[in-house]
Amino acid sequence: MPTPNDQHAPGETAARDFIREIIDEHNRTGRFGGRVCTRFPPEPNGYLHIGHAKSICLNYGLAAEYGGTFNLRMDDTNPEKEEQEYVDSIIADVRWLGARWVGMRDDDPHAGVLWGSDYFGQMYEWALEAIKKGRAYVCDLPAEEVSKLRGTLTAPGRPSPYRDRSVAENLDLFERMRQGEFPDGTKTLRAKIDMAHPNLNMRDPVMYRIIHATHHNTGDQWCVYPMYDWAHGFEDSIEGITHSICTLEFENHRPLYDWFIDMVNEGRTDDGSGPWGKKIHHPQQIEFARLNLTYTVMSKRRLLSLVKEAHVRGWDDPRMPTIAGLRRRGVPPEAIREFCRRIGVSKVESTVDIALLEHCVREHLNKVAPRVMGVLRPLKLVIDNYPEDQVEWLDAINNPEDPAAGTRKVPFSRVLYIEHEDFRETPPPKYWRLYPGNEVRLRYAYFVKCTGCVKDAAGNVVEVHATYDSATRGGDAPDGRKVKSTMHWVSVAHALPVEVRLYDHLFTKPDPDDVSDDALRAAADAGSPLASREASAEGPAADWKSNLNPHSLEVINPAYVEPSVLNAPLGARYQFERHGYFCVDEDSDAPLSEPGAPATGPVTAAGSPAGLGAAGVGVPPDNVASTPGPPAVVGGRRSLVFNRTVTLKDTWAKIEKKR
RNA sequence: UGGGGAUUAGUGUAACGGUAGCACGACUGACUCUGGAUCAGUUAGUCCAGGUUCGAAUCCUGGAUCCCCAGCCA
Repeated sequence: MPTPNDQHAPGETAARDFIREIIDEHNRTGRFGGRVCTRFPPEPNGYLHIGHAKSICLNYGLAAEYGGTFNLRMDDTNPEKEEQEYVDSIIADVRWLGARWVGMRDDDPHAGVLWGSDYFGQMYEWALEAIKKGRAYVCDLPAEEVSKLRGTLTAPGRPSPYRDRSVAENLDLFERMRQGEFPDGTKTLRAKIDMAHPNLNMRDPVMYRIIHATHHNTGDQWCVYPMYDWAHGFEDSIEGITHSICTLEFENHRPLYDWFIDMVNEGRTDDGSGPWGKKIHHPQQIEFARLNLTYTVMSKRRLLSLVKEAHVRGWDDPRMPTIAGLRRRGVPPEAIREFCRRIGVSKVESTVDIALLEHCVREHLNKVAPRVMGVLRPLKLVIDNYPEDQVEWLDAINNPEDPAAGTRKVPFSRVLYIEHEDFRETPPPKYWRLYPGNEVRLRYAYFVKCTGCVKDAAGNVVEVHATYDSATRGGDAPDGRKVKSTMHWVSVAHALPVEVRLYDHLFTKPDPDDVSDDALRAAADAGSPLASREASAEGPAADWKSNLNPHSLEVINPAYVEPSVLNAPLGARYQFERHGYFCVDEDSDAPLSEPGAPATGPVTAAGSPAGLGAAGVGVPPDNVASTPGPPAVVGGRRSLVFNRTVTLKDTWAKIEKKR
């Protein structure tokens, strides 16, 4: 999605995918007079996920590239499934992603949002017209009977006994349906097309059903509600959408989409002369393949059940592929946009490796996230020859990728926390970190040489000892000697205890539907070698939850972070050096003192590189000399929670894993 | 012969009758005050069988496999 913040040169915003080729062709032939108007039409019955992000980036991106317009429209034709909570989350998510819809304003989140339900009146008029043209009829058949008469994939259907009612009777009945005279399910308005059509969607599809329910937008104004097929094309038509882009499963619906609009246009003229008036706009529906991602599920139904059955903590759980979940996890909108740009658009059903998303997240955060030192699994390191009460505030670089990010001070003292895995009493080959006799660098501080360790009764290492070389202050040896390893650390006396939440894939398998192991076992139990897919009523789909990763969330409390993050705003993103990217979760207390910083709510505008403002806050300036006693920063108390967005690449972990 | 759609390295995506390329992943190596980042390199592909052509991923014929459709959901 091109925005002023993106760094793509004009023209290389996206590849020439098949949709852009179609649009180019339309522009060549003048089909829409050079206009490009797109829309994103979610049904407010769930939270948006990264698959929707693909669609949003596509639709908004096309409008932006071709100098067209982009609408955000709630496709709210079913009052029984739709809720205000979903409406609000959808609007917030689209905004956060960075799409700008027609009529969007910053002071009113709902400004410019369109509603399919606002067109119900016009659609009703067209339904009347369909009846008058002999193209629609009121059918009294209950749902099961309609289903029976529809036929099968290979056998034609049979006509409803009500198919040949007179226009007058149909008009009367439909009006009485609207008046609320009939209970739910007793009557429908159906299109009169072809009960033997090879495309099942064309076998007299239902246009309206009776639902006595309060609609979130229209209240109790209606008790007949249009079906998707009847409504969607008209919503597009009314808004002047040129390219109605949807997913592959709607390909079978395109003939109906076109049929309904052509039906209305039957008898109409370009100049409006004649009994029916002027022709209505006919958009082009184009279908593309929805996004699938490894190690996760994407359907609304499944996401809903994860929430309802409490496998996750909510729609915005950082393990969810929802936009809200990704945002809370710390994924920046720029990364999502870049991801959507890279995966492209095609008609091939595919599953994208989640590693690509993670790559895009790292790529962006590497450029903008301030660095900080944090110890997740602490081990005490005592520098025996360092003065007991001495504290030095050392200079640390905020972001080596961005010199403008400046530096900060970090406190160094005699007793530190280092990472437990950064010490080994007996090092394996290629291990360059701390072990007895080995010298390493403490980042921005000193070279230290390990002298030994202390163990508890069970033989666990509980404390490591070392001596430092005072000539290496800042991290460079004047004699030019090298060390193989640089380690992060935190001063025990100054460390900020925080909660850290480590996330892993939600599922243990790339394809959560892959229950082959279980199926084989079940087959063996049943004594049948072929009992796999049919083993359960729903097939493998019923068992996908058996692949949930029991270790998808690991909570560390406390972990210890350098004091500079004390006043980090909610949502601020950091790199914990050598660990990964982390962001301040909204479960944290508000910052102790925030000079106009956004105190609550999700990270605000797209791309605001949250976080840097916090660096340095609470650190005594120029206090480089020894300062006995606790520094000022420890005076404040704040409960901080960090989410790990994504790990850094870790080649050592790879080496270890291979052993 | 129900209809519709799709098949290019492990994954995603280009090439539109003329050298099968890019990205991610994996693997080497260089460099490094993050075993990060960066840089260099390696790996590996046109679903199958015929045909047309000087030349086919691309055109033709036949086949295979996968996905979607029998909601008064969208």
